[in-house]
Amino acid sequence: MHDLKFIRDEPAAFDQGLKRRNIEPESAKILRRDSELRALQTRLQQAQARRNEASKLIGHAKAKKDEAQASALMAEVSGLKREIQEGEERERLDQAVLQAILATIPNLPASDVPEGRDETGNVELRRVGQAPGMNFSPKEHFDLGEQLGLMDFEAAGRMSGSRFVVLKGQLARLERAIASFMLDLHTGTFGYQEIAPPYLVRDDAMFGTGQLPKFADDLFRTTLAHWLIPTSEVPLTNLVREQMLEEAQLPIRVTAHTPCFRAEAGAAGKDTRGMIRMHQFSKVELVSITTPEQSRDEHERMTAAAEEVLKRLGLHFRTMVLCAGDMGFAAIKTYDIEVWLPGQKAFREISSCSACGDFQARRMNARYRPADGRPRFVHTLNGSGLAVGRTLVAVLENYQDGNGRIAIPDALQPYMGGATHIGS
RNA sequence: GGAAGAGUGUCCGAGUGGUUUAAGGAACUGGUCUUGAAAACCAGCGACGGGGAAACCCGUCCGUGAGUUCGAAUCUCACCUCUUCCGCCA
Repeated sequence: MHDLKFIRDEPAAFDQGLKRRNIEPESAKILRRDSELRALQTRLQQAQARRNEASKLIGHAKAKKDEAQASALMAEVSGLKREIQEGEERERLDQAVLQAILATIPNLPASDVPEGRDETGNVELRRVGQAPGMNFSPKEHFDLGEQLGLMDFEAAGRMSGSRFVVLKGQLARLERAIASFMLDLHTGTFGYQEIAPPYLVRDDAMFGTGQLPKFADDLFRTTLAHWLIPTSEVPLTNLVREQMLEEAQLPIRVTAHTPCFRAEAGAAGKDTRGMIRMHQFSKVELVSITTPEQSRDEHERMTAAAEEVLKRLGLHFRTMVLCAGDMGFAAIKTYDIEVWLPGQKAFREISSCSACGDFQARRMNARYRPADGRPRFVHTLNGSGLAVGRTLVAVLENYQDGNGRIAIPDALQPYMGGATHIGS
């Protein structure tokens, strides 16, 4: 949610930011509604002030038994009543319309975000590690998993349809191992607090992080009108909704391993084979709540925490900064981490770390009290640390030995009961 | 799912139709005192919005929304959330 004051003060900068996101200018329309609304508010408030004053005088007149004075005032206030009621109703209406417009406008890109209309404009920042040398033709993860007899898309299809998978045996355990390893790293090394949050949330929570009102089609909804979380960014970030935090509490760093549910509307035909794009997948999420001054450094720190997972797993990756046209709704700046998949012969996104400024905090009304001064909105950041399913895919493809076996990375062996390989 | 109770500012909490301008306390900030700290005392201190160069003025907000009234934290209705009890249940 944008700050109206900013749009008033910097309409050109606002529209310029939207333009970088391929969106038409909005400031003129917004400011026209805003000034109409404020003019209405001023008129309404003058009427209210007079009503309040007269009502008080009625009380005094009655106390003095001056009935003539009292009834004269009552007649006056009675006349104001209609005007005030109509004014209040219009104010509510206009306010709601303005809020609805603001609610669908995405955040503005930071000044150091590169220009670009789509993913072709993203810029590679660094590459770490190297692709494993293989003297055989690497297979894709679904072939490996199915050959092991431990990855079953057919069984999942029979009970749930497409874009679901059943993992079995050592692959089911590998998913659990990857998640545990990630959580232990983030809680142990990077100081995140582990959270076990709800997977079902209300409208307000989805609005807070920006999934609603625009992206309802991407979400699953229960018959009781809860939404299934598409990422634990939603419950983790909403942990501070409607809260007044103390500055000394910040930064707050939380992490959770949860399933994520996505309708994948509009993704027909993309990544239809394998585990890359599922209706249900597992992810370890990182969320930080910071002061405005802390958020830039925190963004780098969070991205480094996500990268550390890949380093410890010995996986080759590159880190991209997304261009303005390719960023998500709430982000002011996003780093994507892409892991090398030898079977696909491509880098694929495995983490996305976004700084959101105070955009989500406004929607959630999450504030903090500076040591000295008036309340301010917090800054929020979220990042995958990492997508567990895609990490499993990466392990399979990078650690295949050409004979159908998968080596288990050293860092995961303790979580696999000491096993060094999957398959015989 | 059923019944009863509750929801007031950063927190606790008083307040059943008109000087409530939301009492009082805590926390916090500044000061006095003190070798220093604590305690005590004094002073300041809600959020959001509108107007104004500023001092300051005005409005809204007592879970949310709608109503009654000249006037609502206070009365009415609906909804939400929490607590307790009952039911069901891993």
